Amino acid sequence: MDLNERKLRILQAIISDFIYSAEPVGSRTLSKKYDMGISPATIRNEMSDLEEMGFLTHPHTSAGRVPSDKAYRLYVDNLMRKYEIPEDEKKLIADKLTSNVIEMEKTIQHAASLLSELTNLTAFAMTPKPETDRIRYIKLMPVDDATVILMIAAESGKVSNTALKIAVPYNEEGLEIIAKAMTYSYKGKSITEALKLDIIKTFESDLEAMSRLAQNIMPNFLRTLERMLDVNLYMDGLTNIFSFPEYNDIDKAKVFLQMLDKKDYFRDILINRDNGVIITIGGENSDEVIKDCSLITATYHVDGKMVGKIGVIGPKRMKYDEVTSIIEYITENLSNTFKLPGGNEQ
Amino acid sequence: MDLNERKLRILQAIISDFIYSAEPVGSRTLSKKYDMGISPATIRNEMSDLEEMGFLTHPHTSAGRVPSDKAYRLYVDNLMRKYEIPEDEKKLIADKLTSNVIEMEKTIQHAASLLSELTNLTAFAMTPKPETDRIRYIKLMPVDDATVILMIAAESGKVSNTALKIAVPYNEEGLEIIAKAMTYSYKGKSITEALKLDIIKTFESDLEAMSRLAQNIMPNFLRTLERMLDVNLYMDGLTNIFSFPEYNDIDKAKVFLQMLDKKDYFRDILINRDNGVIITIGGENSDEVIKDCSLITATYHVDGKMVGKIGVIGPKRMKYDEVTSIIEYITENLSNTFKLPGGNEQ
DNA sequence: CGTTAGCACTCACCCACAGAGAGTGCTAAC
DNA sequence: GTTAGCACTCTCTGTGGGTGAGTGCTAACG
Repeated sequence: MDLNERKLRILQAIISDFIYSAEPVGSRTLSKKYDMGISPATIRNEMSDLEEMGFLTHPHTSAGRVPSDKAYRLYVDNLMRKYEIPEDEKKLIADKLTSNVIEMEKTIQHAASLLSELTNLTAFAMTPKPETDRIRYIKLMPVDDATVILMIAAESGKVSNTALKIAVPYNEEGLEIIAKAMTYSYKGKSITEALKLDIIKTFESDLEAMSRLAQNIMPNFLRTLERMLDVNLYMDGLTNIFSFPEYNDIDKAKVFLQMLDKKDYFRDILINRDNGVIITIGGENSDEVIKDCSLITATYHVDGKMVGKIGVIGPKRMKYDEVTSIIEYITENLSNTFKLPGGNEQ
Repeated sequence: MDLNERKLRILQAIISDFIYSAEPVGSRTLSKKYDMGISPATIRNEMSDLEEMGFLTHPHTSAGRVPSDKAYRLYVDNLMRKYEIPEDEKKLIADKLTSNVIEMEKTIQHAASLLSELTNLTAFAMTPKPETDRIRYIKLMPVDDATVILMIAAESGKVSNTALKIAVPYNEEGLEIIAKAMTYSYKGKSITEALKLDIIKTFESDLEAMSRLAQNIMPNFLRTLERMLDVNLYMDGLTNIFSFPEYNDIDKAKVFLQMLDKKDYFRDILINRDNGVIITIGGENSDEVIKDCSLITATYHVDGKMVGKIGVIGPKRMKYDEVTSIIEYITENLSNTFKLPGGNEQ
């Protein structure tokens, strides 16, 4: 049995119909609504074949057909047509993502919010894994008698700072010397390298006079540095899930929301995905809890290197064509925005 | 008709029972379970009185009684006994909130997470309104040919920074001069004052040679400054609502979650609440959407001045005694943690 | 006169059942 | 190969009786 032209047309019609209606689709509906020039009975025969081939399933004997994961996969890989994003949406995206060129975190949050708004799904965005980022310099600035701000700047422009409480007396010159020494030691090192370096010892002896002050600073330095490795995860449109009838079941909604509520868990799922636009449908997801969902992620670039992710999660029955187009468009815009030499902020 | 001893005892029993069971409580159950030495019939008479006085309601003719908002209010104000927090929970709170003395944002997030975990409700925490905070200094630090980091430090230790793209050539000295000039102009001003000041003009003429550079920096400065006024809102335990049977109704759960999803809306509700421990029950809330919920908020202090909020939201039927004790204990710990002269972080 | 037992009444909830509607699978005719 | 027809299946909806928890009233009790 092969997947001939007619079978494909029928399958496509079933998928499209189901994506919009969420109802199992029957042969009569199909023949009437899609005007394919063949009778319901013929369609039934073809459907039966398609079911045997694993593209359709049957919730129960006398219900219509529902596409299987395999069918969605075929649809996404071959049947789906390119969706043209309306000009006004394109404009909206471009506007929102370029207005504030360099505020990376804010821009990424905006991207997630936009994505959720345009697709009516739950969207998320993750800041880049900053593994390749390098330290540019370290500053120590006094606030008052007991408080000093430690600031670490990376080449990408990312900055991390902490206010420290210092238990010993100090003056501005002392801080400056330490900061310079630290910058000298760490400059150009990647963050992960820097975390491994054990230069505290040598450092302390080099600056005998300051050693007590330095002792106060170093542990905090490492912690602040560690925080630069943090990957932030933003979510938007969590409650969009309620607009899908398949989530009218309270238990399903609960499981879905609880899964997203455990941010660490979800972050891990995202981190482990490949780069580029990746669509995983239902059971293709390795994680049991999202086997009823489809997950679409795409990667954007910062300065051509560091890679962050953005995407949506929702029911398997989603408008794959529309959603992938929008995600692609948004990641393009993000990558452009974050291209360092570009961006002509006034 | 007055609220005699016996009526109070019955009311208290009804409230306690309903808080635990979520079921309307009837006269027979009450007389059996609480062993009050009077018959169901007598209890019925008293209940009828209590209903007339507005403390109880009737979902339908033949159901048990349910406490009204007025009853909860009476309970909270007079009947409720002090709840003793178990030592292990106290220890947990103290540990989690003092480990990392100065990272305010992180500590506040931890507080919300703890609160949600201990109460099994949806918890939130808001960073302080920084209105009274004052600018300490402004720094400009070069990253590369086109990027400069603008950093504004406030007296509280709060820091805001942005990476700027600069369209004109510059050198480190130029940046330093501008930063010094800016610091001179803004130092000691509150953030809101600073935002109102229109010193760009004078500033530009003062530094004729640098004016183009300054022009690049000032708009960003104002934006970065504005961001210092941002109040961050953290939430935790969003899906705890599902553990309450009254939210098994999908529509109720939906309304609840959608309300919290609109963070700006919820933040406004919180900002407008008074300081101290405030309990608002059901209809006492001015906002229609939360008239089925109770909201408990408390304020913590930073450096004795700036005031942030933390609290929980959940069904009217909540363990007010337990929850208020825990919130109070957490705010005490937070305030201690944020007391500037204290905290002996190594 | 407050308290209690008894009793009729009221609902919500559960369950079983019938009928409608949508859809299938099979068969036989075109 | 395609189609019409038909019996069959299964979900969904609405209905009606039974059950149980609870009330409100009345009359009796101490």
